Amino acid sequence: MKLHRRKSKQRERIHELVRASKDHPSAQAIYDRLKPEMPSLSLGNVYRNIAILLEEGRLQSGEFGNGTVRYDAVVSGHYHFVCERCGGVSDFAMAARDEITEAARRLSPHRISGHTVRFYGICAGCLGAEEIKANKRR
Amino acid sequence: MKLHRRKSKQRERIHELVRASKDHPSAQAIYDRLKPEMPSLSLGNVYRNIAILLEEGRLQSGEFGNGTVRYDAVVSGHYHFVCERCGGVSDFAMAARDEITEAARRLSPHRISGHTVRFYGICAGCLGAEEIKANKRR
DNA sequence: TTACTTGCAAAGATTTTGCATCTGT
DNA sequence: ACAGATGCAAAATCTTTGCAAGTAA
Repeated sequence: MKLHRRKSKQRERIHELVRASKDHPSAQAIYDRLKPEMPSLSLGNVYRNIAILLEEGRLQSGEFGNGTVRYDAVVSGHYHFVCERCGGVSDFAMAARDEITEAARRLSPHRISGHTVRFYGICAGCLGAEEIKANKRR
Repeated sequence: MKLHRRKSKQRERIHELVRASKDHPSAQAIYDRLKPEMPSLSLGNVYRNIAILLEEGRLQSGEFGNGTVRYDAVVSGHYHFVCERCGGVSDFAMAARDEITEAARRLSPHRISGHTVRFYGICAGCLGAEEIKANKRR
């Protein structure tokens, strides 16, 4: 960790972009979206800034079954839904259940600071596509 | 997905090893542990078999904040604890709360098949190490 | 000025693949 | 015999780093 941290245009834009994105972009996706408006941006720098933002606790990382790591702005304890068909990730509109963390504290010798929940299944979009296929079949 | 699947010594051993391991090994770790007893084993084949086991639903994958993907045998809905200090991952002895999945179904247009919970914090081991340091300091 | 940031490119790490060979059924 | 499985090595991906040049404070 550096002693002093300056403000950097790139870093702030990365943070903003992730906050504004609903699809939990990967490092490459962040780079692709920012490149047009910041032609000098480099992928390596995106990685460096992501690491800093993670360290500062302004971003969260997660891997959602499709291999690459994706990022997410930190919004107090929100849950995720992952589609097992298309690999899409979205925020899940369910209030965080703090009682789960409390129950965990009573059960464990570890110091528990929080929890996150991930739901699995098939998203509405993929379900629709499936029905269309099923119809064609007959 | 292949039409027919043979039994393969390597695949079964990989599955067994992951089931027997408590630390959610990465592909490389699986390879390292199996290599002594199966000298001909190749890392590429470990990856191939992991992919098959995931496809068959016999393994689960997860990324726990330290970059690389780790694997876990599927035991019906168990939760995880991740230490933010040492990066260790362990199973968490809390019964799965099916009512969370049910509540999610009521809230969402997606077809939800299940959920998983991940707790974050600092493990007992790291807490101990911290205390020792604190004592030295005075 | 000082120390953090950046772009670029090279290096590392992780994962996937093609192909010839081997093996379960 | 046939189709899947394996080892090996090369290729493709993804991520980290060294370095010289730029820049906020």
